[in-house]
Amino acid sequence: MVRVRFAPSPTGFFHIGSARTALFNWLYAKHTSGCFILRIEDTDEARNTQESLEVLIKGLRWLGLDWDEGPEVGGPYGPYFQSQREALYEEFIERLKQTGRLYEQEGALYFKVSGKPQLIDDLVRGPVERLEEKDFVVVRSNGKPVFHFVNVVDDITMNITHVIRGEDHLSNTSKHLELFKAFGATLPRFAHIPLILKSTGPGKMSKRDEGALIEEYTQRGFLPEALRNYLCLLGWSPGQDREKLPIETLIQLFDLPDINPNNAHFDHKKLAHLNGEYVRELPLDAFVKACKPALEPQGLVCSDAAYLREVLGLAQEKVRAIEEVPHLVRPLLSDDFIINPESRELVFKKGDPKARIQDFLAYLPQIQTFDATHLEAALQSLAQSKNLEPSHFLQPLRLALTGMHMGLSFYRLMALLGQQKVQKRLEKF
RNA sequence: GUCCCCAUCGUCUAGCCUGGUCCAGGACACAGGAUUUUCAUUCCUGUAACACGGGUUCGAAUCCCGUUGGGGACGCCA
Repeated sequence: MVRVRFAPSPTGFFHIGSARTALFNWLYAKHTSGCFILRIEDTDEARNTQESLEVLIKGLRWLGLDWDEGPEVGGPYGPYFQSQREALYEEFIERLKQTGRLYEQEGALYFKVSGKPQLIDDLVRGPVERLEEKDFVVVRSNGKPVFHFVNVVDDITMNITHVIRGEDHLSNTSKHLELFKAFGATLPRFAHIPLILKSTGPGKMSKRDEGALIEEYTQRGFLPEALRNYLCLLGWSPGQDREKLPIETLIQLFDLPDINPNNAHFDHKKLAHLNGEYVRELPLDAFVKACKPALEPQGLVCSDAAYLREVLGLAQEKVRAIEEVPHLVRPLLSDDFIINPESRELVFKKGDPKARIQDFLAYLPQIQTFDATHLEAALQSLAQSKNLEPSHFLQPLRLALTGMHMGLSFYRLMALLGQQKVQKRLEKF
């Protein structure tokens, strides 16, 4: 039975790299029908708050990474907070004392290293040998055990079979191996996954980089399926030129040895593209639901659900992100929109927009049915009668009706707006 | 500085383990074109890579060594 864990420490934010580590652990657990454990490493009392924990839990839930054991769900190997496992750590310190590998210096307990090179049989990188040269602290002078120690004790007592974590821990692993062996514990398999590097510039992605935090994607209305799918592609490939796949397929295909050992730069554009694909193929009702949190803070509400549905249906074909929707549909949900100065300049640069709008207003009574098909035909014949192209009318009308020089499918937009509003806005322009 | 990891188009990657089918495939981005009488979407086309140097071999992107470059770790943080 495969048992993997994601062991974040609550810091107040959820880093994209941590999310990817969680995802790979989760994928592997699902792939092997194993157990995915969430363990909270909250020994750094200063940073640990309830809010910090919430950020983590919300982020994981949002990404759909449910855990089999851990906070809120419990499990037979609990507690799942390191802050609640102190008795256990004391017990293991005693065991270590008995091996004679512990000594005190300046109030801290040091662990005496073996002096032998430690062989990490890494599932991603193959065999890696590293010698831990210096004895290291396991219990601080204030009595608190350090990360390396508690991490290993928890992995032993939780029966973790595979440790899947970032490559930044690879050099720590020799310490961990020494500890595992000192306890006579069965070694877990290790899989050190590549790091996510900044899109531009040197180094790994830090919390200050754009797109580094899961919270940002939640707020901006990214679809979790899209982000999750993108993250799968960073350091791993489903092969056969496939990229966008349902999560069930991803789970089936995923395996540790197939993880690419080299670091990957984060590519915002590729994520945006993938998100666009997911957005556009969302069932309309789901799209409407996804849009509402973006619409409402901007005062864009609509009591007519059927109308809203049609409006958003128009928008869905156009956008690659939910965050683009409010601006696009504003003129259809509210009379309170501004004429974009740049669009105005662009439209006024060619032809005589005001005259075209007057032409159209004069023609308006002749349009019997105010729907997309008839409007298109109407514009055609109007243009013909004036010896002009329909495009001469299109942009001025769009500008007057929406304030933009581009946007939603025009005739359908006009039909949705209705004759009255169209007339009013054109007269006012 | 010491130790560890990594190295295919600008970016993510397939191929590497089990050398020949690869003058290296896909995707994003970029450029051009078609469609949409506008923009977006969609479709087509194009530009573009095996870091370098040595081996091994009849043959190397694939195996070995070195160089260079990138990344990470070196805390009484996690």
